[in-house]
Amino acid sequence: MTPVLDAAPDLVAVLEDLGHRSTAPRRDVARAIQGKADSFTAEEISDQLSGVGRATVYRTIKLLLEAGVVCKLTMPDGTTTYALARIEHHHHTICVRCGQVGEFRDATIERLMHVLGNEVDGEIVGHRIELYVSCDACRQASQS
Amino acid sequence: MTPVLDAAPDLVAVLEDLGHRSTAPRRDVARAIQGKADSFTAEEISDQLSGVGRATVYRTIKLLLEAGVVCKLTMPDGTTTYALARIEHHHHTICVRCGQVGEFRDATIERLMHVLGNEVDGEIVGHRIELYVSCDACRQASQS
DNA sequence: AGGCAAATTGATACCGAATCTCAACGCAGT
DNA sequence: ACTGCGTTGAGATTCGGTATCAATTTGCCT
Repeated sequence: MTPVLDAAPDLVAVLEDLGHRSTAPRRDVARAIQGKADSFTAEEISDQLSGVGRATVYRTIKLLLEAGVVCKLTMPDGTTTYALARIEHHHHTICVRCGQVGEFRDATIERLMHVLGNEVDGEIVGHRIELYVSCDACRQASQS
Repeated sequence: MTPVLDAAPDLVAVLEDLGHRSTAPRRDVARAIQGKADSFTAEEISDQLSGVGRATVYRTIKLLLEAGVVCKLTMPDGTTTYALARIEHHHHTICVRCGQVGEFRDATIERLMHVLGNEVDGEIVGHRIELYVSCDACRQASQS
């Protein structure tokens, strides 16, 4: 549960460090994402940045995904959202009411994978784990 | 790991028991799915049943999902597949090479959820867990 | 500074998966 | 059989995302 990084990295810098050109649309998208506390959709970013084309938004998000600083999440209904990755090798909790995203890094899960590795047919090559929660704020808000 | 049900239920009967009409297209889809040993896509069923409309295939699958006898899976690339549910309260292993689906029911996961419940913000209301594997058959086949 | 190749952009077309529409059809209870 | 309503299926539509491609911008080089 100990965060590896407390603050999100500078997304603009991340892209530059990867050798990508620093363009105005790219910086706009990066900064917009950086301002997101919780999960967001590509469309949301696109709407917010009317001056930037849809394709560029998707392209930039893809770059950030490859850089590992943004994560792709799947909501219970199957829709895709994204979130800033603040810590490494983590999993997410997603509030199904407000979309608030929490991250946790839990060695138990890594151990679990090892245990399961002996029980299943074949070799585990990857996993997808997402926890859907009703966050404290939402639960308090609905107690009226 | 102990299977709760060894054989898949009769899908046609399941639909009837839920009060849905027993129609020829519906029975065709149900039987086609019943014949699937591993994961399958909606399109695959639709192609296989040229006499049945796409919409009906999707509609019938949705009914079977609601009945809990078919599960919706997400492959690593995000594509959706389905699989017969042979045991209850289970998770899947999906071979990323051949699509073979394994089911396992593991109390460890239930326990893990309880443990995590104390660590995360809010109350866990659901989870998504999928294990991607390279199954024994595929690994042997590629050892040449 | 000026120029140039390569990377990037964005309007638009396109894509695959899934859902909606709606007139025609067929199942089931009387 | 009759009839009501659940069901069907062709096609249109939506949705999220990607490909195309000419026009633009960037980084680098001199």
